[in-house]
Amino acid sequence: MAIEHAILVSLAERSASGYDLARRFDASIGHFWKASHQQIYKVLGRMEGDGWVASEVVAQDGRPDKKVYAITLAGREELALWTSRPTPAEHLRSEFAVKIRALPFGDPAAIVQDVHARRSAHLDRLAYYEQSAAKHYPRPDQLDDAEIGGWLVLRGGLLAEQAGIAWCDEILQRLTASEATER
Amino acid sequence: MAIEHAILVSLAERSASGYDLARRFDASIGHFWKASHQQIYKVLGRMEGDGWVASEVVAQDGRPDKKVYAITLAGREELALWTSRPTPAEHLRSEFAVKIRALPFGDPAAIVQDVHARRSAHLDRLAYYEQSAAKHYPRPDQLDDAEIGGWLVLRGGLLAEQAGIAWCDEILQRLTASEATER
DNA sequence: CCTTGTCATGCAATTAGTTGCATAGTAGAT
DNA sequence: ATCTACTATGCAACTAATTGCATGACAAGG
Repeated sequence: MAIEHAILVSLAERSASGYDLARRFDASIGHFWKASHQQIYKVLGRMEGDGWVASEVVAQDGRPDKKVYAITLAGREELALWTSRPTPAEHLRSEFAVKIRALPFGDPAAIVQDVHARRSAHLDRLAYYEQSAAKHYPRPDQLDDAEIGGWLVLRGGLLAEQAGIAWCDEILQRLTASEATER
Repeated sequence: MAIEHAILVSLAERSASGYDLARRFDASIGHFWKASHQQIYKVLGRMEGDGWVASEVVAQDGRPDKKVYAITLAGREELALWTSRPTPAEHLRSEFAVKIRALPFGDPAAIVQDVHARRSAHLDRLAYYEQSAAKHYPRPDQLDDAEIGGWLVLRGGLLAEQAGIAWCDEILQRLTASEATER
């Protein structure tokens, strides 16, 4: 019970087709909640049955028809109700952390490579967030109510990426230090 | 294909029953990979079929028998092989972030409460990590190879919790500031 | 002309994970 | 006496999510 709410938020911000949503879940919202297009289409169907969203087929020229979904009043009510319920504790699921813990039983050189790859992925996302912040929120000290949520989520992403980079640096420092000693 | 590896790491560190593993997945390893006992028992059965682990029934007095699992040679090989494969990009799934983004469509007071709750959960885990670090790694500048993985994962947890607290503080600052203005 | 990429929607099969239930003995508290 | 909590293992039913496949039109590059 959560992808529904991510979709509701996205549709509350702006109506969209399943395809549009899939792209949003590849980018902005997708940095905090991933979903494949198959999953989105399936859940949209269920949500329409529940009356949370309504669809309208829109013909396009030079492109296939699309089904544009909009949030309904019932959908908005559900969304508000959801925000009023406490968020259940979320549990990380970090394969990377498990792999770091597996250091004594594995291939240190390969793991170091992995850390480098992860570090550069963090850097990429950090750059993306910074660009996104500069573009969409040029005046963070003067945000209106509609913008505050998006801004704060971006800030969270930024802080998380910075922490991730710091962790990678610490790992690399440890691992390359011991490597140097071994020689 | 990942809970298997978390179990393999845990068993490589020390043999254990399903029950023991479930408790580990409630604490140490569980901070980075959660698993219920039902799932653990199911996966252990499959892993035994694959020859990655072997079990032995141990009778106890005053307590039910237990099935102690140990990692096999094949299991160690699989574990090493896994560390040599690159880790697929992991995607967060933060219901909390979605809820923050839902701020303009929801109940701000309830969300503020949620942020407070999350902040104190972060503080609790931070305290746990700090205690754990002091207890198990009193000399972080003199770690041997077997300890390095556990230490680095703890460090990652610490950094993540600190970043989480900083985020909560930023959110609360924003939200309580706007609340003050409204009056 | 042919390939690759984008737009657009979806089904089917499988795997992963959650929820609920069942059993059974011991220990400690009320 | 009774209730709660801990140790210990597991099945069954369900829901969520992934993987693989299918279709079809248009646009751009080689």
